[in-house]
Parts: sequence; structure tokens; C-alpha cells
Amino acid sequence: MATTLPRNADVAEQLELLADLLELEGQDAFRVLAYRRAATRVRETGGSIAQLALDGKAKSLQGIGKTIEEKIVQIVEKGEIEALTKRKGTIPAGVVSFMRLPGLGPKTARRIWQELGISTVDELRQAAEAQRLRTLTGLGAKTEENLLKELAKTPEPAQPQRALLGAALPAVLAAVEELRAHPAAEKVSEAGSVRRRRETVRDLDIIATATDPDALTTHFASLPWVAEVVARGGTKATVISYDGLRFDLRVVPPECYGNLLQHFTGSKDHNVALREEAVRRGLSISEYGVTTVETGDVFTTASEEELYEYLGYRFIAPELRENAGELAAARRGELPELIELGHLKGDLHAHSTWSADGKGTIEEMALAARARGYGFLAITDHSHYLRDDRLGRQDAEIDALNERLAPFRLLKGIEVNIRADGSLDVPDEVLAERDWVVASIHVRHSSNPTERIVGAMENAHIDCIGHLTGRKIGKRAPVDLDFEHIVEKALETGTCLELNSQPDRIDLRDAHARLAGEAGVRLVITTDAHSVGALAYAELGVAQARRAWLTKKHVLNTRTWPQIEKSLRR
DNA sequence: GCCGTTTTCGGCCCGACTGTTTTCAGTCG
Repeated sequence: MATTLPRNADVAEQLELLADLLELEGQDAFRVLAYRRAATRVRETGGSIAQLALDGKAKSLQGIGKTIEEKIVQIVEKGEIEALTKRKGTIPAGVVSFMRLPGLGPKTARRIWQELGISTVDELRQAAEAQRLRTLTGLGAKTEENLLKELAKTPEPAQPQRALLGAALPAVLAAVEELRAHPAAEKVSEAGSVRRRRETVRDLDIIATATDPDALTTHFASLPWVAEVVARGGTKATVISYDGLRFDLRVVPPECYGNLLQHFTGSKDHNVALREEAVRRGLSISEYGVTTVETGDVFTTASEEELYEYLGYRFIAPELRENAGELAAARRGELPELIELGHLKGDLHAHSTWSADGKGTIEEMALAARARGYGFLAITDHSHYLRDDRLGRQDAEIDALNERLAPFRLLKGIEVNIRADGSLDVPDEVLAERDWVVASIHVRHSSNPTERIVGAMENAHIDCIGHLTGRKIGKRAPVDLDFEHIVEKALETGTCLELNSQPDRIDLRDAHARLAGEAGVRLVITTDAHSVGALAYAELGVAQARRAWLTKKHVLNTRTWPQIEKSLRR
């Protein structure tokens, strides 16, 4: 049974730990790197890596070869990689945690352990206090001081919470606009993970060129929403906003703006892979330019498009820059034409005041949807609030609105609950009358989720499965699903999978949405809006869809309602 | 350990910063 297989995250964790231990042993750095790369690849794979390894197909993934595939099989069969079990016996767990302290790497951690016999964090603190670390060559008073400072921090080094894209994106786009409005500014763009539209981000990077860099950083540091200026120089400023977001502005020379924007957009893995390919062709890439090694000629450009072109690639949208096959596709000219916000013709999951937590009336929601240029909006209030005669009364309200708002169309939808036993909380004869039915799990999330979802798909009245994994980013982990099985059933039954755009859900995750799209599952991008403002979350869902390589044709609600209706199973 | 439009062997991104050094190793992003 697939449910007994280890999760990708668990496999990745073992590979990562093995890399740590090999590094502490002083093994070849490239071998260590290979394990780390494999761990990243596993983490970002949508399907079950354990199943792939059992089938002998994990090798087809970039960065995973015969040896690591065998080690993944070991995890399935024995619960742990043998080499890992062996090393856990010889290297104390405390030494691994040394390595995680800022400024302490594997080399130093190993020497402290081997040469001073220190193997716990407590012993490390005592040794630093007793000034024993400085007896090692290469370590001095400063190292001891920094280390003690690190160790004095709160016992649980509460790592800076990553912000949701839903909070960060509007903030950074507003900041970019404010900077562009300044007379000293020339080009301004967001960069980093927020430009790649990752679901969560840490720092918000902005890259700019300016006629007067100092004037621009000064302006930036004095914007009204800035709570704290962490640092400000002639070409760089770091500030923290009142809502706790950290912004980095870098003003760069205009002639290599393209090189720098590309560099600071990342991802790191994308850039490393880009540079490795370049090395094979006698080029050396840095943030300052592309050097032809033989001649020493340096290519700089103000345009990121020109940079990719110079290197022999089609322009790669920032959302794709994760070293997940985009470089090969760009070289062959086979990148997908990614979906855009403007392609959406309507929203298929929205709530109204008929749900207790809905903030907008049906009319308000309809008008807001129409104002966005949509042709339709499905009102999918929770089944729980539509008992007795309420569904009929809601339908009458929708009928009246449809007469007034035509050709705009409100759909009579519903969001039914998939109960813990897998049954639906609305009878089939009621579902049969609805225009659009979303089925979602809201209770007992982790109790047989795959079986419950697959069961719901088998009901021909269900059009779509809502927020599949039930995750709340940073609060509730996604449920453990057999995603391949769900994809299979979605294809067989024609059920859609929702890409829910709520900022803390963004559910499906990118790797899963990509897998589903490649398999041919019909996807819908919905907002699950509980207020008129929330309809704008569609931008987040589209961003995630782009990260999943999805095009207009993968997403059902890029079509008009009559086109969609014709394609539904009934 | 992985990988291949110059390689199945011999490579494996690049630069900034820090602390310790008198020219560099380790760490970080």
C-alpha cells in the first residue's frame, strides 16, 4: 500500500542528515553536495519518491543516480539508510547541531569535536567561556565571543517567520511603485523569492538603478511605513516595515542591471545550474557579467532578456527559475506559455453572507466579480448553512440577480463536506440540481483522506475537490495523501482539482499542481473568497499555477461558463 | 555521488565577508 511508504520529506531529511554526517567526517565535498542536491530534488518532487525508487525510476530525476536510488529503497525496506545508521553510532548528535550554529561550519565543528573532545552544546558553551576554543589554530577570541552570543539567544532560536506571499506581494509591489515615483529612480523591480512568487518569502529584495543612488536609498529609508532602518548606505538600504516585513534595496550600475536582477532573482539552484552549463561552454557567469574565459571579454547588459538570449536560452519567467527542468526547456525553445491573471473568466469557489463567515452579500460578490471582468461567479456556500428551505431561498435570490446582471451569470453552487466516514453531507438529488459542486474535507483531516477524496470523486455530481491537502501554511501541515492515486481517479472520473488561492492555503502546492497538469487533470483556480476583497487572491493562485508550469489550457475557468458547462460530466 | 552538443573520467558557480592570518580558509547566500 502506498500509504505505508515514507514521505518525500522524510526521505529528504535522511539524505540531508547523511550529507551532514559525511561532511563532518571530512568526506569529499562534492559527494556531500550530491546528497544535498538529491535531498532538494526529492523535496520538490510531486510524486512518491519511494515508489519511483522501488520501480527503478528515481534515477531519471536530475541529481539522483544508482547509489542514491538504492539508498532510498533502503529507507523503504529498513526504515533508514544503512550508511546513516552506521554513522549515527560514531558521530554524536550534538556535533551535528554545532554545524547549524551561524559561523560554525563542518570543518570547525569536526575539529572542536575531534581535537577538544567536545560533543554536546553544553560542553561547547563551557569551552568557549573557559577560552579553550582559542587553543585551536584558526580560532580566536572573536570566534568564542560570537559563539557565546549565538548560544545566549533564546533556547529555541525562534527563526524569523517566513511571510505569506499574500502579505508580501502587495507590500513589495507598492514599495516598487513608490520608488519608481521618485525622480532619482530609473529602473526598479522586485527580485528574489517574491519575484519568483514563492508561497512564502523571507526578505523582500528590490533592485534599482538611479541617477542619484544616495537620494533613492535616503528616500526609501524615510517612507512612512518604515518602522526601522536596519542599515543604509550610498547604494544599499535595509528597512523593516510596521507589519514586520524586511526589505532590501540595492541600487546597481545601469550597464549591468540585467545581470544583477537575474542574479538576485535566483533561485540559487537555478543560478548554479546556469553557471555550471556556462562553464562547460567556456563562460563564467557572475552578478557583474559573463566572462568568456579564453578572451577575457565581459558581457554586461541592462536587460535580463538579453542575458538569457546571450547564453542561448529563451527568456525564463521568474516563477520557473527553480532548476526544475526550465533551463533545458528554454534551450530547446520549449517553455510553456504560462497562464496569466487576465485569462481567468470567472471564479468557481466563493462564499456570501449565507455562510456564517462570509462578509459580502451575493449581490456584492457578483458586482465585484463583474468589476474584475469576470463573466461568472459560483456561489458555493457551505452546505451546513443551506439546510431546510434556505437553499431554495438562496436560489431565488440568485435567479433575481441573474435577471438584473445578465449577461453576467451567478452559478448556483455548493461546497459540500466530505464526512469522516467518506459520505457527503448533502443528498445526491440536491447535488444533481446544482450548477457547480465543490467537495471538501473540513473535519478529521487526517482520517483516511485519500479514500474519502477518491470516494467523493466517484460521485458523478461532484465537479471539483476543494483545498485538497487542507494545509494552513505555518499552522497546519498538509494531510498525507496518495497523490498519484488521486490524480488517477481525477482523470478517470473527470473531476477537477482546485488550486485554492487563499494566502495561507495555496493548495495545491506547486509540485503537485505541475504533476496534475502534466497528467492531464483539469484544474480550476479559485479564491474561496469570503469577502469582495478576497476575489483579488486570484493573483496568488495564478502565480502558483505559473510556478507549476500551467498554461491557459490546463485551467478550466479560463473558459466561459457555457463552455465549461458543456464539458461537465452529468 | 552525479553527469556528459567538445568528456563514461575528471570535472563540479561565484563573490563577499569574517576572522584569522601575513596570503588564506571557512562560511554564507
